[in-house]
Amino acid sequence: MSEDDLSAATVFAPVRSQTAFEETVDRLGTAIKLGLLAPGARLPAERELCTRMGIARSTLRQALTALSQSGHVRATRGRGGGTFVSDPLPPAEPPTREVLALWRETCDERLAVELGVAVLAAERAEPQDLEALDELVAELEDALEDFPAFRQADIRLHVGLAEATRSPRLVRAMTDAQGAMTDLIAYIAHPPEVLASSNAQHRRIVAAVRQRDAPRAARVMTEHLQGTEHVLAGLLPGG
Amino acid sequence: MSEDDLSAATVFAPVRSQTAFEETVDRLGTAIKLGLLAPGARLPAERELCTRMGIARSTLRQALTALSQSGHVRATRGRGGGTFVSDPLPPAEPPTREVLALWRETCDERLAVELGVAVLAAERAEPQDLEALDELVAELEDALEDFPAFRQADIRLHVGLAEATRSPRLVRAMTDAQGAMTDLIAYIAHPPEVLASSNAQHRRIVAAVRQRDAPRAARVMTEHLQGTEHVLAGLLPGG
DNA sequence: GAGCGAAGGACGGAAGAGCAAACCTTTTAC
DNA sequence: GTAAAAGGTTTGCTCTTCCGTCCTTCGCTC
Repeated sequence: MSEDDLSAATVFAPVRSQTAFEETVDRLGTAIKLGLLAPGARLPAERELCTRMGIARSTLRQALTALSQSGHVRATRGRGGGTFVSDPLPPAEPPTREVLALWRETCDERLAVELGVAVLAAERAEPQDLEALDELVAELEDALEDFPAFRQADIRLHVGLAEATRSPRLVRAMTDAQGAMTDLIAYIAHPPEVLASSNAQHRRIVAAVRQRDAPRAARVMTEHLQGTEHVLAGLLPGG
Repeated sequence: MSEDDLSAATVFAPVRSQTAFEETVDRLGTAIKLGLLAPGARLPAERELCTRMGIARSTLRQALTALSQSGHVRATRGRGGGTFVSDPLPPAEPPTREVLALWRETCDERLAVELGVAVLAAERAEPQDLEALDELVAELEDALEDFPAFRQADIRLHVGLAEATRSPRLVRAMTDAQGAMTDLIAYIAHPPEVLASSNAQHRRIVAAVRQRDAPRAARVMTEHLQGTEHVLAGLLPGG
């Protein structure tokens, strides 16, 4: 039976134990690449940050050293110094073969997160959340000609929806999903017309959330994501 | 700004580095508790299993020893021996305080997974998937008076939906979510009427999947899950 | 009934990750 | 000019994991 095969394959699949070092690089690196930590922003002091993240300072420093060598942060010493997000950021790297091979699963996972977020945001969003989302839609409208800027605001919109659910795990899931998507779409051309229609969907999603219309939010979100997916399917192997 | 607070809190939140030993106990233990590995079933031989799971045999043995001491598996030596899932299984343990404190986030995560699965299953389910799901619905119908049996088949139905998406990551996400939910609902009384209405929703979900009606599958699934959630909200703190 | 082979069970050393607690160096605010 | 606040460095310990080897059990085959 194919059921047993897939179940067993999943249960007995390799255990990938990510080290604290790797997870830290990932977390901070993704936050920087997504713009959650803006260029020029200062990170908390090492002694504070390692406490917050529940790791030893030496482990944190390994991660910061790696991010420093890849050009994502730079550190200055002395009083008033600190670790700062680089400005400008280094250029993004092309996706690895492994990332490309799993792009469909990445999209599937994102679909789940975004749908759940859309439904729960529609149930729970407060007025101030909606205001923030409105602003982001407007900001996106002004960035149709500038893909990097558009993508930044796009991420903040999607993460903003996740924040409106008040569920930290969904915020984490959303940032992870967006990080994975960024790796995929960084190198794909996006003409202004596509971005305009994408933002029209944003507008409809926010409207549905405002009206507490969860099914509609979910439906529009599905369309929104399948737009991206169709573009990828045309460009990537296994599409 | 609450946005910055939640984003930063998420980015700088504690890094949880689960050891290979812990992850293995979790994986196998969850699979056993969910019935994915049926009582009496034989696990692959240690020398094979540690290869499949990408860990050292000594690490796997630590995990198996733990599961043996908790009564979930028992091992027999000699040719024709092996490690077997206990029959009957030990009684479930009551949820920890930590699990109870996070029950809402657990439900949120499950909602996301189940919604994504419902939508993708509606796009991708093949005839043999639908047959298997039909059988499970029938099986559930016969188990309305026996909650443990009902719950077992319920899990297999939801995991079966995930399998119909052909996305290993979603299968994993589903088993994790179901494992977390099982910890929550094991001790809650479920009268046959509730189970009957729950299974009526199953029927509607499978029907929507068969008709490739993703939005309807998502809508019914949302109702289905919110049933559970309302029950929990009435019984647990912070509801 | 002797022995082969497949299974679990046990031990010991090597390597690496992570932690903790110091101490050093640079810079600037006061 | 000095103290404080930051990054940078060093050292040693603990725990996890890995790898290889050997032991023990016991059913199947000859």
